Amino acid sequence: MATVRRPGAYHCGIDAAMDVIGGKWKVLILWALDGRTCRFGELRRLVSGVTEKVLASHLRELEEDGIVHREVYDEVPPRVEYSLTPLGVLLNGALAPLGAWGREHVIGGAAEAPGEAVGGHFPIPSARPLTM
Amino acid sequence: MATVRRPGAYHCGIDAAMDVIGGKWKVLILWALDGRTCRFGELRRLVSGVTEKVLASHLRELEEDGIVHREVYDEVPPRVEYSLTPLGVLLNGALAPLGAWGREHVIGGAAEAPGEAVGGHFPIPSARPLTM
DNA sequence: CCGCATCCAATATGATACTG
DNA sequence: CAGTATCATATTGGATGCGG
Repeated sequence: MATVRRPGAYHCGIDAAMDVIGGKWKVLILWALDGRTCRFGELRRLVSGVTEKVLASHLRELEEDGIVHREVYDEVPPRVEYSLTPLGVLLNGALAPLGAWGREHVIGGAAEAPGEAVGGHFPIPSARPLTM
Repeated sequence: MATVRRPGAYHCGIDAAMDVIGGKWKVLILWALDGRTCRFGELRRLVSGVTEKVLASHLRELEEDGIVHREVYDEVPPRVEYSLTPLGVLLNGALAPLGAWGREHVIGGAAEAPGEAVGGHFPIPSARPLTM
């Protein structure tokens, strides 16, 4: 899912959307950024398990796809803040039904592993309920 | 995205759903099966570009995940028909907003009227490959 | 007709160390 | 702090041929 926007490469809208959110951690990044602004290290902690390299790579792709805004402050020490663009907010909204489906029919119907609570894993206080 | 239901592997519902639809051709398969029953060769023609191996593999995974129903007729020559399960229909419906997003914001085509076909990503051209 | 088996190429991700 | 560079590994997907 290198960089997206390959004109004519898509068979339908979902195909195109899948290319944007296809990275292993991208939906989690979107979720983490929903309604908040994050610095790099902050994001890294929120999206637990992702490495610096992959997080940076995914963020760059999301930025190129117009989903994420990257604001660089010329300070010492350096500060960079990530946030969703309006397009990213729309995408997040479009993902909500899919998330509800997954929560109800995949997670809800499957046995859960010990110690890895599904619902509470993500330590992100949701500002607004995303109907998930 | 081998077979799903990997206990403890999901951070949220979307993460789980992504595991189900993560294959390169899976959403196109879902699209092709939306509201119709297909034989293997038929599907192969509809999802143009997919190889037999990958199509069979994806179908097996979708079947294991309860998305696709596989009906085998003990005939000669063999006949197998694929269709969506009720769960697959729900998934297809949950994918619709994402498809609309992709169509509108990635592909950049004309905006679609809201409330299109239930469970459809896109109108299905009958008897024609899914390439646009 | 409907697949599976094998081998191989491409890509995505992970670990670790290093830099402005 | 916010990344890059490099190497290693894991996962997919594609090509081709065989089998029930």
